[in-house]
Parts: sequence; C-alpha cells; structure tokens
Amino acid sequence: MARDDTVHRKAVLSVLDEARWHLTADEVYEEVKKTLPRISKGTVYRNLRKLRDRGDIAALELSGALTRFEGRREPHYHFVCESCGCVFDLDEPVDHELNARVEKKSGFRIAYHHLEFRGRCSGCENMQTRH
Amino acid sequence: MARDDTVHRKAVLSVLDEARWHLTADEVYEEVKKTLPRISKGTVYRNLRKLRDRGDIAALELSGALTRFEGRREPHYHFVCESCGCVFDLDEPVDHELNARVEKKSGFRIAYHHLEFRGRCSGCENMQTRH
DNA sequence: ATAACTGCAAATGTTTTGCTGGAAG
DNA sequence: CTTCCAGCAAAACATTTGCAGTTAT
Repeated sequence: MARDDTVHRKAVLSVLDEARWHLTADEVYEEVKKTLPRISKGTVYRNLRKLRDRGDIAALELSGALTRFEGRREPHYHFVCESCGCVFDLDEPVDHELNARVEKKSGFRIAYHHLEFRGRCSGCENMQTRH
Repeated sequence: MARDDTVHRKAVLSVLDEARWHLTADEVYEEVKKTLPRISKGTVYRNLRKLRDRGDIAALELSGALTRFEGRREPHYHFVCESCGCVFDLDEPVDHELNARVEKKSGFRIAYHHLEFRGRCSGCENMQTRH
C-alpha cells in the first residue's frame, strides 16, 4: 500500500486485508463506515476501482453475482454455494499450463483464465432445506 | 421447444437458435422486434428467464459483463476478448473429471464448473489499437 | 497553483415487478 | 373460470458521474 494513500483508501484496503471473506462493495462500505462514518459510497467505489487497477486487491466477478473484493493473494479458484451464496477459496492448484495449451489450439492470445466451481457447501448439504 | 409456447416465446427462442453468437437481452429484444414490433422488454426478459429455467437456452454469466444467452448446445468453454469484448466458443473438451477431483479434495458437493479464458482475439491482436 | 480526493445527489443501465387487460384451455 | 401471458411504466439495484468544496503537495 502506498504510504501517501488517503485515510479513506487505507481504510478500504485494511477492511479487505482483515476480512477473511470476499466482500461486496456495499459490505466494504458498511464496514468502513464504522471507522469513518462520513465516508460516501462514491468514495468507496472509487477507491475499490483504484486499488484493483493498481493490483492491491482483486475483484471477483463470479457468475451472476455482485462483484466481490478480496485482499491480494496468490491466484486461486473459488467455489460458490448456490444455496447460500457463500464463496470459498479452494486449495486446488492453479493450472498454469492451461493457458498455453488452449492458446496453441485456439489461436487466441490468452492472458489468464477464470475457473469457478458451483454446487452446495457442506453446511447447506447437511440441512435439507434448499435455497 | 414446447408446442404450446406463445408466439413471443417462440420468437425469442428462434432468434437465439439462429444466432451464431451470444446475444445480450437487449440484442435479443432488438432482434425479436423485427418480427414482433410491439413486444416489450419485460416480455423478453420474462421469456429469457423461463427458457433458461427450462433448459432450452443457456445463460452465460461471464466476468464483469452483461449476461448473454445462447441456444442450447453441449457444455463448452468460452474465450472473451478483453479488447473488443467478443465472446467465442472453444473446442477445448470439457473436463468431466475435474468436478469429482475437486469435490473429493474440498468436501464441497460440486455440480458443475465454469471456465473462461480471457485475452485478445486474433483480430485485435493484429490491429495494434487497444480497447 | 495544481492536482488528487471527498461528500452528496443525480444519472446510468440492466433487470425485475406491479398492474390491468387479453388469450388460451 | 382460472391460469398464463402480454404491454407498459415504474421500481429496484449496483455502479458511475458531475459538481463544488477540501486537502495535500
């Protein structure tokens, strides 16, 4: 994090670094408000975009869901529970050769891929209730 | 397609079956309007949802983009050009064992996965212009 | 001075919904 | 009669933007 960041930007980043979770913009907003009650949503959005562009955080754009943000870590895949909507990080190693393989076959210049698993998490699987 | 579908629903489905492309809801709307000029967007959205729920079409919810719809075909992966936004189907075979493998390791009940490659398509790669 | 940043409110763009009337079974 | 579906307009929703004032360099 750049030392000369504003209080607001630092607060946004710190919320994401401390969260062991993937937060939506609105959740970040609610969290930051606890420290900076006068912060506005516009500022949160502006800072999230800036931090993402700069690579300090990652934006998770999963299928048919709100964008979620997470503190920067190594690339990894995600599991989405279609019952409760929770998002989990997976330990599954990222397949680094996949891009090159598909690039050769398809002719497209591939920069990265995005892999997401969907189903029901253990919690939802145990309760019989669905949705 | 159910024989007793309405004219409107049939038109939506037929647009998607004939398109060799992935259309946004709005593009479907514009296309259907050529045949049924008085159709409303609400109707297009309602029918897209119904057709998707029923499995007659697939909804592509790619990272950070509008949902696109395609006529039903075998599962396949997609490539998204980050320069022009185009979406291409890939021939790459779907990895059917992946779900079971990750399910065993993670403990989540995995129903399916979603794999999407991103980069620059050949056309954009040749022109030096970006975005 | 100038550039970057803020709060606020308004605008944007996609998708959903309420309502009322019509068509189908 | 009852259910489904239509058009239309309004609502909902996340996100972006314009503006005028503030802070930092």
